[in-house]
Amino acid sequence: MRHVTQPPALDEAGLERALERLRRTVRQRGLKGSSVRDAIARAALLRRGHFSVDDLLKELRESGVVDAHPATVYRVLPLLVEAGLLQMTLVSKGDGARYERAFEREHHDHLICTRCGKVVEFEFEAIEVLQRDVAERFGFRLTGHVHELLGICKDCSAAGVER
Amino acid sequence: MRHVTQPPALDEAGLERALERLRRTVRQRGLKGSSVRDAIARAALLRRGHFSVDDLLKELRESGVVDAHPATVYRVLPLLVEAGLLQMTLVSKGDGARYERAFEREHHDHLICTRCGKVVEFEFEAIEVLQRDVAERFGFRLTGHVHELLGICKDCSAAGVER
DNA sequence: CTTCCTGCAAAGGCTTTGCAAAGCT
DNA sequence: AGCTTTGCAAAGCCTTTGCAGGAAG
Repeated sequence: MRHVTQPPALDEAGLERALERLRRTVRQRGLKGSSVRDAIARAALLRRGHFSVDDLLKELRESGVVDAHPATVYRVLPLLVEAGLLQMTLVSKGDGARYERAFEREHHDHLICTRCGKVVEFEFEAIEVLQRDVAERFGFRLTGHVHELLGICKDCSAAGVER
Repeated sequence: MRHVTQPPALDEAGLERALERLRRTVRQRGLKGSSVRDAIARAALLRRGHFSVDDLLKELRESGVVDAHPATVYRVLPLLVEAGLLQMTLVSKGDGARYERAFEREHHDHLICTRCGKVVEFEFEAIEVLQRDVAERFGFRLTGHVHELLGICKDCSAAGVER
């Protein structure tokens, strides 16, 4: 089991590899290139950590690169996921989709403090192995998983008298 | 690892125990009793399998027991979760909350076919142990988890040529 | 020139909230 | 009596969709 730390931001070369991968997906699906889509991809890929659609919209607006419309971002994000650039995350929070970079980033799951919102990322191969065992046992080809551990962190336990 | 099968519906005695537990929670929180709430709890507890808020509303309406208003159901369900009668489930589906009975039902996680929607419930103590290890390692007191395995079931693999 | 992409506005679906009347204790 | 619960309607949020003009291949 390992604590997974925030990876460094994707460098220029990594960004280029990511966009190349996006171009491949776009080609495969018979779509067309677009500078707005690329700009959204860039902004999303440069993000460190988790972000909501709104975070991304704000950033795009404030950075002045493009003032992408929400509808456009909502249309682009699923494609970035399909291309393997992003993945949805923190699903258990509910309110609103959150994403994080998946490209050139190691797989990990999340441990979340439901009191203060702190998120610890960890990687535990032993669990992954058992997940594959489950899928195999029931004749499924495993394509993904949602695995979020919910609890109360040490700080909140110390602080909170309630409960 | 075990395949967890649909449990039998809660019998009358079980229902009574569940409602007693609800009354306790209600008392502890300084709330008041309510027949509408009890009727909602009854309907939810008698459900076999997963259900959406809308499923429950329809059932309440059609059964003629009470024609509970959606807002009321939305207010009552979190209380039933807090009381340990229900739990949220199939979070990864996104669109709309789903629940299932948790009271007098063994813990289990879900393996979901993203093509046909089939859901297999399984219990795997080894995974639970590892989850506890993760929480301990990071100083969290574990209170719950979301664990859903996503894949393609055997039938869909056989049927589908695409991807 | 055909097809896709974008912005815009509107609609959609689920859920929450403010309020007044009704229900508990 | 004093507080909670309920139904109702309205609003809130996030997200999707239809359309027309612009961009890409």
